[in-house]
Amino acid sequence: MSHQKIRNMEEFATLSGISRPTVSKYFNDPDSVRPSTRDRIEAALKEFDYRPNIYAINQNRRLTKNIGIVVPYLADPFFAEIARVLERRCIAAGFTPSLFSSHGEQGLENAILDNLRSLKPAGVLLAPLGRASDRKHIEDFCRDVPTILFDSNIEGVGAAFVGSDNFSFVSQTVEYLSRTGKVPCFFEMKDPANPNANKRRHAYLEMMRRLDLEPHLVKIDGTGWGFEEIGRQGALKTLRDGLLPTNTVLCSNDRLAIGFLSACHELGVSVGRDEDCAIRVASHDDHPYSRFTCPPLTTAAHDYEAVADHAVETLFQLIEAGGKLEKREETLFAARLIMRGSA
Amino acid sequence: MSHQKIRNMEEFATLSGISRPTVSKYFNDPDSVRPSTRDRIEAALKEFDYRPNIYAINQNRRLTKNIGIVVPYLADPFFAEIARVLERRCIAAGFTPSLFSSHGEQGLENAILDNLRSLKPAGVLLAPLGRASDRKHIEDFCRDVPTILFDSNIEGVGAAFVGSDNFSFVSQTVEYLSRTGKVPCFFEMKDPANPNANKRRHAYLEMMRRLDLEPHLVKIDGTGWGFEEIGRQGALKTLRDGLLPTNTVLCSNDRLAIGFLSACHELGVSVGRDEDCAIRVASHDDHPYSRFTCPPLTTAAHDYEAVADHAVETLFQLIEAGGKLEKREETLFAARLIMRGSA
DNA sequence: TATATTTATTTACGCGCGTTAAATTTATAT
DNA sequence: ATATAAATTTAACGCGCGTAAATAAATATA
Repeated sequence: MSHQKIRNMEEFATLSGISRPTVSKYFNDPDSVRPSTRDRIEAALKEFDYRPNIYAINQNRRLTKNIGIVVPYLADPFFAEIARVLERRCIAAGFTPSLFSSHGEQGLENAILDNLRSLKPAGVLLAPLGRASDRKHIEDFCRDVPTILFDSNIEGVGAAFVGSDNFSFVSQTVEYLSRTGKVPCFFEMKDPANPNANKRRHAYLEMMRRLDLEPHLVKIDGTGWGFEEIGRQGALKTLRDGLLPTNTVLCSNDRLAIGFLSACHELGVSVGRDEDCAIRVASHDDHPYSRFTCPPLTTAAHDYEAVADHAVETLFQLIEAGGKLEKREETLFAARLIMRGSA
Repeated sequence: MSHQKIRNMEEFATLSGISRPTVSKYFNDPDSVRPSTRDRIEAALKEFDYRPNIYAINQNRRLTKNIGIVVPYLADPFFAEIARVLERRCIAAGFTPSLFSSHGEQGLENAILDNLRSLKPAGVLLAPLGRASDRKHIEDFCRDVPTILFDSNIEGVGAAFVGSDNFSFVSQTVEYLSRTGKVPCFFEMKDPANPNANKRRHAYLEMMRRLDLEPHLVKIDGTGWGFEEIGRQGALKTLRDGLLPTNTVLCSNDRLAIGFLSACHELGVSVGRDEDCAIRVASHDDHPYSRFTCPPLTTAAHDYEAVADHAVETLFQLIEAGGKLEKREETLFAARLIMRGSA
């Protein structure tokens, strides 16, 4: 490998003995040039280590190879995990993903979208904040940039939505809990930021109706994204004041449940499905840590891979279709019940 | 706000009644133009919503306003948290941070650095994989791009290193544990990927020597970044085989400890500092979840803010100094002992 | 071998902005 | 009012590459 510095494509083209437009063509699609010239270019590449200037490329291409991935809160392992899978899929397809976290703030979400606009991405995978989102701002963005929504749906916004089927989650946990023990109450935040939370509450109520059981909602205070602490505080209050209507608690999500379990331990309340345990706790999401709580958390698992795959696939279709899909489809994936020690 | 589409700076300059070079100057530094012209430009900005093309800007600037942030594993809340703080600092300073995760893979770390090169970043904040890193590749990168290493040090690589003082972590936990109970053994992975792990082991041995106590290392199998599961498996084996030399366990890091606690629960081993508990478990990092384990984890906390602040500050100095610092400094921040229920 | 077809080269322009030098205007000081 | 400094305008070039049209060369087909 010669360590000669190469300034631009012109220089590289000269050194490889090929004209610049042909070299340019090669970088856009190596298969678009004759095998013999491809070989010559690649031989030169090995020798001179040249890489086209990204900015010059993107300035002139109407469409970049960038893909934006936006999640509401990256410090939440759930989003970190799904972002990880999305990134890999994009890279495998030859795109360059850029990952952004809104950190739970509307202002940042808007700023990220503004920034993303000028990155001229081929497409964007957006998990909005939810209730805290600036709907109009996101609508405007989606009009200009091909965008697939995931995790949190915003009705009518974006070219498609890919997420999990909240009813599938809740119906399985409710069915399991009520079949194997006392009636579950539903433990949730009073003002959930995430629309999935509302869907889960409705699913709980609907399931209880179908099973002809009396529903109980336990709504706790708290705002922001510190769900574990919110769950813990809520559980402390609920348990201390004896507000729990039954011995079975179904948490809206695993992070609340983690806090709930912490509170139980603090108060000496035994959790589990054994006879001698005081209460059972189950939840939803299969958060990466739910397997390591004490006791391990019974939960309904997302099909991470399926959601990620389908979101990316849909985005690629959208890109190939030039930014418009015939119809805005909403795809929901079913949950898988995971039975562990907590319920 | 007029919804007229503006193609370029020329057009915007005409509309605002200012010449293009002056407008260009404004965008590079609003304070570099006369207040009256600044007002006119900003009035036009409100009306026409124009934003300069990032790619055209970056193509022509020798130095971009980009900053790369690379962490080894973003699904680890520890890195997610520190990345969050770093991002905010960069944004506040007028830079555009791009976040990348190596996902624990050398290949990806290298690929990220290659990509970063063509982004022409003003500087990079890099937390390397550690042992799994391709030292030469990182060295090459650091020669071309102003880079500050954080979290994991690689001797002599990068313009500076900012991290936590492992001796401070371990000395505090060891001192506390041995003062309040039995001698702690040190629970760690056999082949830790992270250099901090080695430093912690040495610190443990050194502290035990100073206190004139007999050290015990418990080394467990496992590779990869699934530390909780590794810790759990290791703990199961250790506990079942009765290999624990004392009733006090000091884990190398919180994620291992989370797995350890999970194993204890599984085996019915009570954990805590009370008389009637079978063992005590302490650890290092103050992982975001360590407060919610059962029992809550006694640990030594990173000064996240200080590390992040100093890393960013050093990077800015480096950038202003034109990419070279007089001397490669290594700055370490002390830990803060956090006593909770587990020990 | 002659013709058709594919692929490469040459030439030239455009993208949107940074930047500079010289000319000009405007603001500040005397 | 005048001199001086500061800011702006004009004009022009360059950055590195995409892309298009015309031409030339290589390959395939008859």
